[in-house]
Amino acid sequence: MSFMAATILIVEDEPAIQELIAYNLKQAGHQPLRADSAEQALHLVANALPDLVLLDWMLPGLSGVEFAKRLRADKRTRSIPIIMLTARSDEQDKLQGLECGADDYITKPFSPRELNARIKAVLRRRAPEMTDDTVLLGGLKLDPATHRVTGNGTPIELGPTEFRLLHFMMTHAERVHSRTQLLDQVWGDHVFVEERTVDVHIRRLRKALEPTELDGLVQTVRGTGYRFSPG
Amino acid sequence: MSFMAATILIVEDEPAIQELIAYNLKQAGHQPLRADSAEQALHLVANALPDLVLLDWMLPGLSGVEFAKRLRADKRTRSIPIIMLTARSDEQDKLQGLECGADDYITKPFSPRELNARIKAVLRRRAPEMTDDTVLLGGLKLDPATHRVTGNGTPIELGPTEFRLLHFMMTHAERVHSRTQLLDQVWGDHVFVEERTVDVHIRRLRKALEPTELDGLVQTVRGTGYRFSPG
DNA sequence: GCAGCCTGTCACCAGCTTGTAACATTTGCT
DNA sequence: AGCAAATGTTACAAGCTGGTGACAGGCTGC
Repeated sequence: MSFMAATILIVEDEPAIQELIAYNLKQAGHQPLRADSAEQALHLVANALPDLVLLDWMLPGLSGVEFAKRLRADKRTRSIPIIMLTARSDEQDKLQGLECGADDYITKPFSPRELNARIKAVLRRRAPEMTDDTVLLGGLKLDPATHRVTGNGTPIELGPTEFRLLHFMMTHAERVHSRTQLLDQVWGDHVFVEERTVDVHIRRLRKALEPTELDGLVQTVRGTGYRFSPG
Repeated sequence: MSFMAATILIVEDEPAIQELIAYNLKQAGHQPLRADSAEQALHLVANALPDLVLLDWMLPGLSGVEFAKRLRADKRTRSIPIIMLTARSDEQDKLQGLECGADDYITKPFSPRELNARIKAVLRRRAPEMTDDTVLLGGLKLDPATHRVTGNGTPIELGPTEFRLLHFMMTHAERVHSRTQLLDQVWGDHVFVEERTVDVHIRRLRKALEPTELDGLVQTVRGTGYRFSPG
């Protein structure tokens, strides 16, 4: 599997631990960002979105939970994965952590290996299509960074929705997605949209791919949903 | 992300936790149903059978144990897998839970990952056809995630019903299923359909398998029903 | 403010699925 | 062999699903 370099924000007031984690992340090929407090972390986040946040539970000033809640409250930061660092396996802590939407927990002390494993798992689970990696599949090339698509070298014009739809389907190829799943993943979770709307966008996507003869990649699975298959 | 979509009933009086679980289930591709109380849950179950029940131990009114017992008492709901959510890892609770037939436990608080893992495990144990695991048997390969079937490598086209029928029979091979059982399991329990209809779909399934010489896997047990047997 | 694109919905159509009934064949038994 | 029950097979009408074009409202950039 391909290597995954991520920008990871560490929010931890204990310098020694912060240093330790940062060192390990660097070793693992990630780019660590450090913050001593939730307040500082908020500043950093305002500047640039990290791919993941390692968040200490016990923080001076604004608490970890409070910080997590703020991240979840803002649309821009809502989808950033959060891993909580809890000092003891305090049941109460975990409960509150869950409620504020953390993706995982690590109980201190933890081994570097455990940390890496969880980071990897969370990143992979969270959103393969969130990365800016160019996707190359079945003659199609989609580049999230430049927002450009080419089929067999020919440029393809796509609307925003079709772009996201294609991106998701390419990063989750070969799998059948129900209309509901596509709405959740491509449109967003709390959107109320007619299911058949998916059909229309599939149609628009296919139409855009037609000139390159690549429209066959988007397949209908009757009674179930749609599938992207380079086969 | 596990993809075989299962309808999962959450019985939990605490709104925050209910919301949290529902969110996670959706993320995992399941369809959450919510109930605040055992009474409400009973209503929902009367309407449509869920594939699995997440049941809080502590409920106002009718308790979780009581609810579980009722499910187990009714023939129609007896086989629904139940996962108990217990607040503390109280041995006494676990014991009682075992007695009323829960399939697994999760002690709050729990991570989303743990929840998903257990759900998958329980589904695999109780209802293998609900998971998205690829089934490989007797030269046939059926992949629920991609919705593809091949016989000795050759692609096979199946209608939705035949697909489900084959999936169920492959995940419950070597056992004879009466027409009634097949109707319940493959068609759904509140459906009124002529028994002989099963015959027709068996026929359609066999016909689809014929080109690969694999139609012999679907066997008739006269006077009883049908069986899938790679033997 | 205006023109032009995006989007979400609808209506309509073609084709596929499905449940049933009718008819054919097989099986088991006497 | 002859009979009755069970299963196989075929045909078909009704219903459902997905494809498609049109359209109105909203948003954006000018």
